[in-house]
Amino acid sequence: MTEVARALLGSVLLSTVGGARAIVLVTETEAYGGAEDPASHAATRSGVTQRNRAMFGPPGRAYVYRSYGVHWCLNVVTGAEGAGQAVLLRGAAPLEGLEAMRIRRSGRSPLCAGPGRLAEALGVTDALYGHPLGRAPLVLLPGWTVTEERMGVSGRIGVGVAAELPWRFYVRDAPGVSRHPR
DNA sequence: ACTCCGATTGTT
DNA sequence: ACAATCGGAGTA
Repeated sequence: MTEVARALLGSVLLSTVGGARAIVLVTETEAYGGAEDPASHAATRSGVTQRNRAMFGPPGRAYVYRSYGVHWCLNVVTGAEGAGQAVLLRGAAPLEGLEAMRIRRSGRSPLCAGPGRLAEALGVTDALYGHPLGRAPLVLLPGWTVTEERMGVSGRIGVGVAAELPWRFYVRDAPGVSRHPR
């Protein structure tokens, strides 16, 4: 379950949303389970809903949700169809297209540290809900392998339940990590 | 129909 | 510390 969240560290995300080109290196991820994970949007309450239906779809697609009614956040669906598992992309290091990202972020910094900031920098909105991440305008590519040595692990951030599960992963000493564990 | 509240961020 | 801002989920 957390294998994909680990493997996604070091991967490359290419956005050509709106014609602007931006490339980032994923440095922070967080795993969310299906019905059995109380912190997940796929937690068994009402099963599949309008919001979480992409989580139960085929893997490799985008699950985008509105956070606090204000920000968009981007997940990669990781489980088999019907499993409801996804990995939240929480932070990244800007590689290319810095200017496009600065414009989308209205000059604020950091550019990509934090799920809301990352999505905003890449131009991700609900228009990309369910988008297959194998093709434009949002492509996820294999990048670098992050060794255990360089990988940090902590509990999940911001969740009210099951926060103690060590399902957050990040690259030590890398830019784009939203917040370090105490 | 009405309430509560969150996988966050930016400002006070 | 607190506001912004809105849809999902529970209750009625």
